[in-house]
Amino acid sequence: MNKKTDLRILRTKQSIRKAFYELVQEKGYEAITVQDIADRAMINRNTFYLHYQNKPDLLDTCMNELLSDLKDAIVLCPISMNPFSISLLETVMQTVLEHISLNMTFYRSMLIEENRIYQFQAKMEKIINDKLVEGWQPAQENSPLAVSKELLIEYLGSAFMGIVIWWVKNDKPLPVDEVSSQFSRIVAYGHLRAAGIAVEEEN
Amino acid sequence: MNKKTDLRILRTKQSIRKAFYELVQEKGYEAITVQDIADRAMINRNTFYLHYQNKPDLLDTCMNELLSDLKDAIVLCPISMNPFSISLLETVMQTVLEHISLNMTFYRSMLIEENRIYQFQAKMEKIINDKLVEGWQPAQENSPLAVSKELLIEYLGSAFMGIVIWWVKNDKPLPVDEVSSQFSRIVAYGHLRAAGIAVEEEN
DNA sequence: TAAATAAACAACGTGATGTTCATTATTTGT
DNA sequence: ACAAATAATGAACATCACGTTGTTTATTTA
Repeated sequence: MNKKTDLRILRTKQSIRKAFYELVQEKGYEAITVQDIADRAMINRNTFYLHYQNKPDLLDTCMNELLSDLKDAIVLCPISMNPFSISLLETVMQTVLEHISLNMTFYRSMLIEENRIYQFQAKMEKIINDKLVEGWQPAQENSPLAVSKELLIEYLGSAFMGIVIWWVKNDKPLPVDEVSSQFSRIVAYGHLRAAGIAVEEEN
Repeated sequence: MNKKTDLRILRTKQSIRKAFYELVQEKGYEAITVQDIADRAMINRNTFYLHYQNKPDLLDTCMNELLSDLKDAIVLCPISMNPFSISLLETVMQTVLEHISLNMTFYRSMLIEENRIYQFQAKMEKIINDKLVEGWQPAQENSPLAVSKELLIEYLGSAFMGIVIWWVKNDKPLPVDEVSSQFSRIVAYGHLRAAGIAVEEEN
């Protein structure tokens, strides 16, 4: 029974987080001062420094907290072994978009506009990339079209995040399954066939 | 002969730019103070405010100056009409990578690490996307795999930038032509064939 | 060479940061 | 229920960078 944290600490921390989330959405991270947070949380400015080193520290804590939810959701996605990642990509995309839907206002303030926090995007992309690496399957080496694994992972991760951000920015212009399916089809079969343009085969 | 700008202005502006570029590479944009710039440029801090509103204003001016070079280079790339953008993508990628090679240290400090300036990336991506839209060709509408144009443009732009940044970050792990060719092949034919994995055809 | 103007110099008010310290209030464990 | 522990408050302080306002000096232009 030794390790029970003081109730005051829990209360204070919680109200700081809540105030911070609200303020980020209202005026954007950069414009926030520690005093703003203290006012909103109805605590003394000093008390803030009792719990967080500074504003970036608080931001980091909050981002990690929320992204760990996303990570947990993604980790559960099954890895399809052959062909690599077509259904994996589709499943992960669905999972991500659904998770975002549940926390839309927050994701918006993190990913969109000039107030956006690019660190968040970077952290998110890392989560995606890790999952892609996990689901990687070596190619036949003697294929004439073989490409570098690193290049391909980077390609997939960036394209993935691009679509996600586009989807958030445009307020869900397409349903989740539609985006997931279109995305995985472009990735798999190439944009020529995906876009309905005839492909002449190479020899 | 009325509109000749004072030599002092030209001198001062030039030394401010030079100092700024150096400092950005040395300690990163955020860590720089106006006083730093003034010291390095050997001018009074006041003089800085005679030419730029503030630090972000200077940053913006510098970014636009350097990206306009890139833009000019890209604009010259021919648009291949059919099939859409395969060779366009390859050509643009080559152009971009070559341009970056010529200004590597600067691009590094803009695109890589924690000191990176994400605004720059966004501006760059916009240039790419504009070119892609310009080279766009409508698909056959009744194709079973048809995807949204907006989604596809976003897809291409993000993937493009992802590869570029990956290439800069890893210090040119592959030659320019190799990257360009691999990238355009993934985009065109899909990552399955590009990675050398067998593709079973859809019905 | 005189008028125009850019740059330097000095000073000021502002606002946010992070820290210190004494005091008050609350919680915990016995 | 109470004493000890500790969290939160409030006030103060030094620091730093910002952006602005004058006045004076130096340079450039015509």
